[in-house]
Amino acid sequence: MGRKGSAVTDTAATGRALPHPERDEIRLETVLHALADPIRLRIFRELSAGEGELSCSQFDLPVTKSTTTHHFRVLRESGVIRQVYRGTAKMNVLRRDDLDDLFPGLLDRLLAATELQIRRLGGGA
Amino acid sequence: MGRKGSAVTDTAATGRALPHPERDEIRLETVLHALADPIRLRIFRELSAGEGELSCSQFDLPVTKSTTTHHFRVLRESGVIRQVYRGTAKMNVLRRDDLDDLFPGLLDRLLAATELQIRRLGGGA
DNA sequence: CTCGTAGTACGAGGGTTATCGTACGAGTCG
DNA sequence: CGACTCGTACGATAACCCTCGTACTACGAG
Repeated sequence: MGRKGSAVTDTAATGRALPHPERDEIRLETVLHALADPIRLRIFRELSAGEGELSCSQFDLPVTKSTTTHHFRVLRESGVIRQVYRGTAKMNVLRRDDLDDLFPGLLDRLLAATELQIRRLGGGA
Repeated sequence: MGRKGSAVTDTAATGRALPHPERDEIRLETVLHALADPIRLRIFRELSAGEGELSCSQFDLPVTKSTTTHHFRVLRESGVIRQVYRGTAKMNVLRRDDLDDLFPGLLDRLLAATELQIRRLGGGA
């Protein structure tokens, strides 16, 4: 789904374009599904902790490169993050504005919940 | 998993017992996964709208009885709802207290988000 | 141009999930 | 007891998802 990639995408830094859902296309179930995975939840958390954009390679995840690609794509296609190519790197940012508009306060509560849970269970599994 | 059902369960009205996770066993990823399904999200919403307990059969879901059983079990095992047998019926309630304690404010934001989304996309798919 | 780095595409394996149908168990009411 | 209702258990199917490895493309640096 989405090989050619036209529609409404980004063409920021370098040429390549990436398909993102429009704000109105974002669905709660899809967002919840995206965040229901430990690795993606971790990406979500680290992404919101760091101020600016983070490249995929800056995350130290316990999976291979291809799996990493997969998870970032799920997050992008669900509307949780926005991805832009910058040279050979791919930068990631949370779509805070869109998500806060669609689901007011949800992101903050979700973030707080992850923090509390880590404090509760430790950073491990 | 959990055929005999001992551990810490309920034995409220009628004899049969149902396995529930302890409060400290509830994990955010699991809760998110449970709510990432349209049918379960709908159950979640209707359950929080109605004040008291609701039996499984009071929900008008577009799936068969066995599938309904499946979804309620996922919700129960993730810690989102509490189920108790009352005669031949099985009553369901949200575990508001536990969830609010573990993930403060999350439920309310989630509920609000579902309402907003319905207003945005209509009650349909 | 050549090499190295960042990330993708594709395909496959293994596990989980959603759905159903049918057969069954537990209570309630007559 | 017998019939009815509510819900379960079991088995089957098809779809999906996470994971990986390998081969590949896109840029940037020397």
